[in-house]
Amino acid sequence: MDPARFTRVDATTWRIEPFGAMRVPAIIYADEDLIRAMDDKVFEQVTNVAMLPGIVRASYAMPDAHWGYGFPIGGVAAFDPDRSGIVSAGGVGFDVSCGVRTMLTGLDVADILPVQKSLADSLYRQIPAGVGSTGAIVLDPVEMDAMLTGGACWATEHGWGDARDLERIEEQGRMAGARPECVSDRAKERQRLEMGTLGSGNHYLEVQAVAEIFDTGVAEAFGLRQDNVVVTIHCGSRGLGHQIGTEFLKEMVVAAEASGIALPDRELACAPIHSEIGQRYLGAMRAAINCALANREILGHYARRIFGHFFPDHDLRLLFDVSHNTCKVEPHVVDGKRRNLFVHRKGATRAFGPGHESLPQALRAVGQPVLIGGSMGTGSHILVGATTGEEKAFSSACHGAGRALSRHAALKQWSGRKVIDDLAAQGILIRSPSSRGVAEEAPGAYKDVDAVVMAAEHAGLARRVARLRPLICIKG
DNA sequence: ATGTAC
Repeated sequence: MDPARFTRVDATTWRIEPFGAMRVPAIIYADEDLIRAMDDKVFEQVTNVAMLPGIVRASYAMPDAHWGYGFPIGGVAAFDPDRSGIVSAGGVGFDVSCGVRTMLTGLDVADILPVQKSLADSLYRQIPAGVGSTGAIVLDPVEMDAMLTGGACWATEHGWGDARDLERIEEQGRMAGARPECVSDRAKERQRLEMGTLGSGNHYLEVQAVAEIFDTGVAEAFGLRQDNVVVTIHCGSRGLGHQIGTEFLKEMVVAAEASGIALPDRELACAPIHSEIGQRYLGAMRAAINCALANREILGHYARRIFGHFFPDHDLRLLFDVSHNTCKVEPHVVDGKRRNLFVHRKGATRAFGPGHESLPQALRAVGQPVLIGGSMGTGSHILVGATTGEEKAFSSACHGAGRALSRHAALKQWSGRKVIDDLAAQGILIRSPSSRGVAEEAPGAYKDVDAVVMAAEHAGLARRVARLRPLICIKG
């Protein structure tokens, strides 16, 4: 994008004053290089979102923003239910509650290296990955509804996980307000065999080493030291969330028209929060959040089991589990008044700063861990929420590196074999059922994650704590 | 992201 299209507020804040039907300004947080590399579609989409009813303060895009369905990926927008605010399935995304968890192993790189290959093979053998992958858990209708209501709590009650994890999961592992009866039979059928599976695309399980510490004090509070090994899992609500997204997007196009909402783009289909369909979507979406929370808890359990085999004296402790694709009701101060807003984060994480009441005691003084996945070769980052983030973007931050090339373009440039060999030469072991998927996820197809997190830090969204480099990646 | 289109 041409930087001249914006009012530049500071080095990492780019503002678009309302024009046309925009109700609020649009603000993109990024450095100049990231803005130049960003698709013009982000400008169009972030300003389109600013036209939706009930939006408050501004329509935001994070430094990793790119073109998405209707809303940009890396978009944050909050709506006030008492000012005709809307909820949008496209504002959450198809993979409802896709997210990341990082678990501490208590091990060092030196412990992993001698078994790196057999550990990679074990993880790959025992963790179902890939399109349409199914697992060992079969849900009957009663257990399906229990899972959709109970989330990670349901998983731990069934022995897949550890109850001590719960306080370090958003919503303490269980999203309230889920309504399984609002989830279609088809969505449930698709999920029947998919619990405890990784899925495909950019989903992964990685074994990572702490490569660099930026903030020793916070790293200490998070339990991270140089050369420590962690396990990070990135996945979501699988077929269930996708089916819910598909169905409600279609239904919301009709609903928006019926409510007299003028849509600048059909893909922004939405419904008033107070409408019947809006409430039904929220009930189904919250059920899908529980599905994703349960899924990550089960996958964490599998990782524990496999690590337990290699390292009987060590247990995996959850650092944090955070979603990237959600709509959450949160109190925020707007125009001097505390209001309950419906905050859509699509390809953006919650990033509560120190002192936030929803953080567990062990983390409250430091702030929320913000987990940012990079690509297979370039590593990931752990940040901490900053107090300034509240005013900047309703306490939100970027979620990853963000694609620089389309999947199609990546396929033309790389083969899966070459990507795997190049990374193996750097000591990074990739295991995946899909050679094509690996090519699509080639490190070169992603933006520079270091630049993205640097921009997020400069913009006051979150602060860097540690950089992680991959050792093993199980790719969907 | 996704039984990679119903």
